[in-house]
Amino acid sequence: MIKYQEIANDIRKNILAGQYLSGVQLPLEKEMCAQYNVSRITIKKAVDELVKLGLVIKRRGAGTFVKSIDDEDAKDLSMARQFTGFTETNKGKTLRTEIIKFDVVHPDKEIAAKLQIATDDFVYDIIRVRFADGMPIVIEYTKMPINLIPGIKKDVLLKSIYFYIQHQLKLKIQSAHRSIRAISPNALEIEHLKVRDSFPLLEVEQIAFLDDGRAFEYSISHHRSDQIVFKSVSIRQ
Amino acid sequence: MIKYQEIANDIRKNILAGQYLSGVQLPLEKEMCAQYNVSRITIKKAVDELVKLGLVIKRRGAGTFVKSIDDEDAKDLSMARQFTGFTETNKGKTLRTEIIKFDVVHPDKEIAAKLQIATDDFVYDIIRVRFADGMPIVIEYTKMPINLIPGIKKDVLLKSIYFYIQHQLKLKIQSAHRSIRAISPNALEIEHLKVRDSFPLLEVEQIAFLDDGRAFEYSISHHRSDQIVFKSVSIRQ
DNA sequence: GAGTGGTCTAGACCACCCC
DNA sequence: GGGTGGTCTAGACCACTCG
Repeated sequence: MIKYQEIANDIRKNILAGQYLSGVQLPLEKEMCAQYNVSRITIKKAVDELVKLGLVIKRRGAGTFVKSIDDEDAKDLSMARQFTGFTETNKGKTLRTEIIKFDVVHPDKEIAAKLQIATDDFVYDIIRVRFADGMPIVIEYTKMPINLIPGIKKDVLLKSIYFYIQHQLKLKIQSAHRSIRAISPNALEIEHLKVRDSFPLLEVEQIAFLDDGRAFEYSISHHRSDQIVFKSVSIRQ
Repeated sequence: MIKYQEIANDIRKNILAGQYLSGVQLPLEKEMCAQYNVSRITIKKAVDELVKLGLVIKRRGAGTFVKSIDDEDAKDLSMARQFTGFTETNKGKTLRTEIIKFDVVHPDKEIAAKLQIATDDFVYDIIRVRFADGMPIVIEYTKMPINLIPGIKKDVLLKSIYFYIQHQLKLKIQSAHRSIRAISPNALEIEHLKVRDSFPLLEVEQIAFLDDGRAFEYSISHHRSDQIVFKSVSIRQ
């Protein structure tokens, strides 16, 4: 449908298929214009997608080149889906969710600030443990304003809140701001994640936003460190 | 110099100065065209920078809106420099580096693959502990091909390898691919980072690239978890 | 239906790299 | 000096939101 995405996909496939090897120069923008029969800006936008993905680099005055990366890394990059919840990232596995807590409370000052709501508004206060193939993977502490996300019940929590938000409420999720740290488990986590007190966890603190710019979720997830890797590509401006 | 960056900066400052409050609609693209006397594509590119930063959202058919974020988060986002080494991120502190190991070796198969070199090429094999204000912050295990980065000596390691690469060798760093995990310290780290064996560390595994697409560094950094937070903004496509 | 941002065009000039 | 990608223009049509 959208030309630049189709072209980006096409080039990406060619790279992954080994059409262009590591370090090799891609066709010039002008040549690709002719090849795909589009304007240069469209080609630029397509190739810029691949730069963001980390597959190629561009040098003014020289050309566009495939990065010198490992096949394994290349696949990683290509599948990189920066934005998915537990349900999506563990597709194909048998998932189970245990609800530890499910209340409605007033947010404390800090959380109210992060969600940009008042301390006398109400938020869900949820704690869940998520299992994949019978193994505990992560414990999630979630706070959501009930005004923005009404109607959550236990059956929603047992499946996927994100699915409910997008398909039942028909809301669109736009972005997430994350902070990542390493921490030690507390007593609750030692019990539910079945780890020892010396077992490190990866903490992901997240504020998630709807496409109208409102924050709809503040969550902290503590992941078993043997079950999660966080990947990122950063490009110098 | 570059118009869209200047405009992006100007709008960013206005948002941070409280000119536009959380949730408020920005002027229309058409209006900004008139205001800055540029074409619409230039305005689009400027505002897209702010979308990437996480400060605003755009909705086709509706307009552009400031995200509902905390002042503190806003500042974080605005300073977000995805790409810096130890020296940059700890500016203003008193830095010290201890060299634990500095050899030249053949890379093993896995590292050769990640750097896209042969196992009979040579790489520096470096281990360093970095201190800020007298406190150990991170231990870095670095491998670099000597062909790409020639002439490293102890005085370079004691300061900043990145500074040497950019200012002495006049090479440009383009990007880094990172994987982040939580781990436990090993004996070496317990000693040098002055932590107990139950103290969690944040591992950052990184492959860094020059602007010609060649990988010039494979490194693993183990950070004291009380001294590092990794931040990220992800936008749904 | 009026108005928004998203995509795309055809063309121009510029900064930069490399020969 | 010849050719690269980077920026920018003026204009067009489209998909979408909202009253």
